[in-house]
Amino acid sequence: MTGHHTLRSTEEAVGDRLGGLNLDFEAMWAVSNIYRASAAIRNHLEQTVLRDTGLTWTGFVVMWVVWIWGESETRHVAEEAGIAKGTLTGVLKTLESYRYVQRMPNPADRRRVMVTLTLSGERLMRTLFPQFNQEEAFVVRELDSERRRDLASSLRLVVQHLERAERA
Amino acid sequence: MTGHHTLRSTEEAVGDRLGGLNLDFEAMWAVSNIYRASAAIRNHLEQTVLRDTGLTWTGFVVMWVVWIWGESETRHVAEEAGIAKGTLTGVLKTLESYRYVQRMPNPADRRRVMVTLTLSGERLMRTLFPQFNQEEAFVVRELDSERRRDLASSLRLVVQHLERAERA
DNA sequence: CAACGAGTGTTTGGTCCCGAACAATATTTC
DNA sequence: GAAATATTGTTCGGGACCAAACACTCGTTG
Repeated sequence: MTGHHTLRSTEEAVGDRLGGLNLDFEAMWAVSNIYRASAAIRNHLEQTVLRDTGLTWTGFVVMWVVWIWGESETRHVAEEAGIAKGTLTGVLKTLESYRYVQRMPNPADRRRVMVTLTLSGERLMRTLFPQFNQEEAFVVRELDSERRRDLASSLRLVVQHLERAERA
Repeated sequence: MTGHHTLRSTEEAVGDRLGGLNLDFEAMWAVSNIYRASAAIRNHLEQTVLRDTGLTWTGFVVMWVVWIWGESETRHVAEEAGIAKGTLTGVLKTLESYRYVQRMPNPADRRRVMVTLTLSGERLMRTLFPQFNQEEAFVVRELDSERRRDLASSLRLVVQHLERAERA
């Protein structure tokens, strides 16, 4: 038992190390906790729901996007899933090998490629997504309804702010 | 201008597609916005601060951990950075090739390996981190002080809840 | 209608990333 | 103190990931 974690938290170590500097600590804790929470949640969902499906996190997200939006252009799927278009090509190759999605050329514009779920892909999402949502509920169990809504709305502000900044 | 984004948001599409199902939407929006915000922030920081340093996000996080904690065992660094120990081996190999970090065997226990920043690694963090913090402040600019603290504290609850669950 | 510019998805090269198998070392157990 | 067990970092295989280069297609402009 080394115990470094029980003795000193990261936030304490940061205070020791950076206490003298002129930094925006509120911003720092807000941002770093977003990242920590995101990693912890992803890890939790991978270990529980995705565990035995053979799907990776990104594979699931891509299928989720196609499921929600229906037949989609790859460009749209990549943006919605938050990955680069080159990455999507590889992910779709994997998902196609599982027969969960299908690529089809768009006859109206031969540059474009459409993506759809196969029947077994659709079936998978129908059984997987409720389990996924159940674990999402578990994740925020410690927050009451108001805190959940505040959390979502604060994060929406952050995302919108960054999207506006990116466009500029 | 395809405009699918201006016409229909993801949240609307989800409402259309999943409106009939018995799901915990509050949990869903809280969790999915954590993930979206995290990805947007990481992307923003990569594009601004890390842009011309040659450092990846993970490389930066690893150096940050070693900077904050001082000379550390790899096991500790991996956990703190939120990556697998096998991943850390590769990342350290990259950072060592840049001469930013250094590996040293622990004489007391020859299984263990200690990591330290080199002088140039230390110098890099001293100049990089204030810039990083400045962008963190930009990220949460739309939130007032109270919302920033609430955000951090809600996320801390989520992380702690998941850490407890993982141990069980 | 030819040439140019913009918009597609794919390929490529290098890194990240995990889980599992592994070799080396330390600790426990008898 | 020898054998069994546990711990630590590395290696390996396969997938994810991005930026940049690419090939192809469409729209526009002269």
